[in-house]
Amino acid sequence: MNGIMFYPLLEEAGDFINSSVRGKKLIICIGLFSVEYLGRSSSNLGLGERVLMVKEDGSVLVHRRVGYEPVNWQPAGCIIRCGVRDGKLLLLSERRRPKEFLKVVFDKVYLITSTSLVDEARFEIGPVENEFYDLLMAHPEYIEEGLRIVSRQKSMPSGIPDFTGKDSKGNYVIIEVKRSMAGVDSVKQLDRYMKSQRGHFRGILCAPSITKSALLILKKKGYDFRRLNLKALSSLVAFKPYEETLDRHLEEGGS
Amino acid sequence: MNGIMFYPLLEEAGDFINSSVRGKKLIICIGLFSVEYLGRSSSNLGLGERVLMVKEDGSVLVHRRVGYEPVNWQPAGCIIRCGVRDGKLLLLSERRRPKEFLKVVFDKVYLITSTSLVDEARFEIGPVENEFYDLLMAHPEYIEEGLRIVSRQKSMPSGIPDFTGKDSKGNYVIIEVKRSMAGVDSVKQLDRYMKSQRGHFRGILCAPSITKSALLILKKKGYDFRRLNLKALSSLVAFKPYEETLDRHLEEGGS
DNA sequence: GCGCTTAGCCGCTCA
DNA sequence: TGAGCGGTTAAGCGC
Repeated sequence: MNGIMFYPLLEEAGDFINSSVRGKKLIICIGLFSVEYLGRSSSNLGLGERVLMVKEDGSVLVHRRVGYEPVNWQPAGCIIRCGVRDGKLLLLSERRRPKEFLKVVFDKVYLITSTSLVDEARFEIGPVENEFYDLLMAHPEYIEEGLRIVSRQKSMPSGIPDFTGKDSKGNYVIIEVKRSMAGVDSVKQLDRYMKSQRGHFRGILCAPSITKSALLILKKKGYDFRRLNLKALSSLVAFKPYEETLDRHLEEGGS
Repeated sequence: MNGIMFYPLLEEAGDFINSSVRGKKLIICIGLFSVEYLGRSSSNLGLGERVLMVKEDGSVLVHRRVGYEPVNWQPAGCIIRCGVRDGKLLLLSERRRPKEFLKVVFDKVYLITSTSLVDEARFEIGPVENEFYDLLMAHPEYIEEGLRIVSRQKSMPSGIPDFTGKDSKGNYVIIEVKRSMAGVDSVKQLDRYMKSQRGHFRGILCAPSITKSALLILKKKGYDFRRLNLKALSSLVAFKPYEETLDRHLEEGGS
């Protein structure tokens, strides 16, 4: 049921949670509780005041006073069981694969609320991976003049390189693209692809920047680095009107 | 201020948020709003009912009906500004480095609450102290194949190493175990034990990881480092108690 | 501050 | 179902 309770008895809170879970509601609960986790790892969090969130898909979040990340959690798809035992309110969340358990033991519930959220909006995310590769696919000159893309995301025994192509001199090339600074593992990734090839190939690592150590290894292995101009690339996509809105509001400020 | 409001006017909600931010409270708000993000990437989420959480460290989370992950967020350290503009309640979160903005635009606020959570508990990850040593005692192969534990020092008073044992070649070994990354002083500790011994002993430092400088000294002194797989160790913890609790609960309890 | 490594990473895609 | 891989990864640590 949609609703809210303040300082409920633990039995009341338990009933509330169970009917909310059955009713596919989002539950938010502020209380005094401890948390145990057992699964791929294990953890123990003693008594303290925190926020518990349980969603209709079975995901569970335990948030402490600070920090972006939940201290304990369970991803979507878990089975929630709840009830009073030995004078404490117990909430158990079981994940099937991998087998994992989260146990929340309430001493006190200060506030508990459940709601049905109506939210049909589509989440639009800006120049994402795919869009980004579309651009490079359409404009290989941003990687190297005269380059022609032959394949994209082609599966190889050693993984999946972003592109294969042919350069202006007719050499076959393998291209690994990073949207942010390339590190040592980017080079390793490229190297894996290269090693699994027979015949002459050029290797190109393409990113806005590269760490010193990565560049060192790259050079030693005889591969090339191509600096990617993200700004120039973005200018190829349509301007996002909401950036304007945000800027305007930031200028005018709030308080 | 600690408190809660139902269906407040946007102005009231704005004031509430501002004083809560100043008072270092955790804010939870359920409402009808849209979200824009601009920074390393950009995103747009149209109008819908969601949960907003703002923590005292400036972290911001926007949660939709489903999913473990927040649809939008801002990590700790952001500056929160809030106020009414053009009949909407705006909440802006600004991150300095990298420069990122999150804008929440409320059409309606259904519920808003702020609390000061008292939570001093320490978060223990991995097997708890005793369990941890029990596990290693029972599974010395996690330290080294063929190792046999001879003695164990449970409590911490120094002067006595965590374990002594005999390796597969019949060498006596002194083992210093750390539950977290080993540092220079871990090596020093092992070294003290070693120096207090007469006769031939091998020294093993056993930890999930080790700092470079510590490894350097360790090698120079001729001791060995053994990487501890905490994850694998955790999985050795008996699942029985949990499953029992869960089963018992399912049979007798809640719903 | 930057660069590197890890994470109960999560979640997506595709063989 | 598993492997590979991106992410507004975040967060921690060494340098």
